[in-house]
Amino acid sequence: MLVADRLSPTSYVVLGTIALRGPSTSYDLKRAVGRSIGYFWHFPHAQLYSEPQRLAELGLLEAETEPDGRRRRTYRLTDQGLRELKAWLAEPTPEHFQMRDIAELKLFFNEVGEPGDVERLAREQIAAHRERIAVYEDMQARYTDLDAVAKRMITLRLGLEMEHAALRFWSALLEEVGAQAIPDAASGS
Amino acid sequence: MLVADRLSPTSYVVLGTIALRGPSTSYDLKRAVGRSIGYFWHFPHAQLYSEPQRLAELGLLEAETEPDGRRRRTYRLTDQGLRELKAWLAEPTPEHFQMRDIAELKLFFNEVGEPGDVERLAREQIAAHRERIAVYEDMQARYTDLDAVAKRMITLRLGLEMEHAALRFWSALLEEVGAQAIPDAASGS
DNA sequence: ACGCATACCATCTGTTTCGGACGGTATGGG
DNA sequence: CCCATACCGTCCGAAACAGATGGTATGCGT
Repeated sequence: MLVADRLSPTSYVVLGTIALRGPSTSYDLKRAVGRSIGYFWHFPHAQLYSEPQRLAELGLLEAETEPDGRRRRTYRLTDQGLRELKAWLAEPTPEHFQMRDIAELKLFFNEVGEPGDVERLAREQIAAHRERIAVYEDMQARYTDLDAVAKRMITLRLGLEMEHAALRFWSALLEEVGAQAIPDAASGS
Repeated sequence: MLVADRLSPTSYVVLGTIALRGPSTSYDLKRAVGRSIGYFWHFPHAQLYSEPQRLAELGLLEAETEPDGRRRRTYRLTDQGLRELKAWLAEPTPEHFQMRDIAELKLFFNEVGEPGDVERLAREQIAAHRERIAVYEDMQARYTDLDAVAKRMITLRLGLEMEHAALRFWSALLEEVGAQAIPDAASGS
């Protein structure tokens, strides 16, 4: 069986993050992921401790353990690890993205609820998306100048597009259900 | 402990679908979900067999088993089930939506790959999103006239907004990496 | 210099979700 | 009436998940 068959998206997050950052401990990964990928691909930190071990067993990472004290393990990419990562980057991506949006679920079932529910939902969503947009714009402002990370910022634009799309939708919906929109605090974005 | 604490999004998908469709078997749910919610909230059919049983134990559904043959169970909403569903619809929605997009992941790690990778990725994504947009528009065309389901079609608009946002992003990216966009085969559909 | 409080860091555990295999049941054509 | 085929429901091993737990460093007061 090919090694690649045993790899999940989680695996590539680990491989990729180490490729970008250099040798890292699980805790390093946890923080790095929390600041970047975590925004668009949720996952629990516990996997950042177990997954590198698996990858080390498969020969894609190389572990070095502190001899004493906390006995942290630092992982670095092996040649094979880099090869697998590059192969993945080069191969087709057949899956469509998946969304998990509780709000969308509630909207779908809105017939069952009370008339005011949708309006409340829309207002909440508008606020939430504005907030997230502000976060992204802030990140963008702070990091796009730094050459080292500029390339990684591209995904932020996708995130922003998505957020704006959602914001547009909920704003339009709010107007339809009969209220005027909240004044746009985040305009000009 | 409140019943609501034991309910997951999956639970509400089941409750909600039964509320909209009336009494249903697991297989009914499976098909109904596959045609609707499945597009924006993935989940495996096995849960549509186990989850209703749990909900029946909690008193939110009522099961009736065919006495012979396939012994299918038909579930119907109890008063309490309807109450829980409505309560959920009325309560705030604190979680932000989650995305899982392999393409976005690959894009984030693009520095590690070859120059051509991003272009290939973009082309694929453009094709995939156009295809999905066509599916949604087709559904919209077929169902918005039917009063019975018109209200449920609202979520389609959100789906379309998202798809268009993604399409815009990948198209812009493709131009930036130096190729002209593919002629728009799906326009006007 | 020592002990203690606090913040870091790593791992473990029980539970849910997941995807797919498997096996039973109906149906209609020969 | 039998068999092929399409339905339908359940089960299972593997992975993902959330959060608790416990060990390790750091620095502060004394």
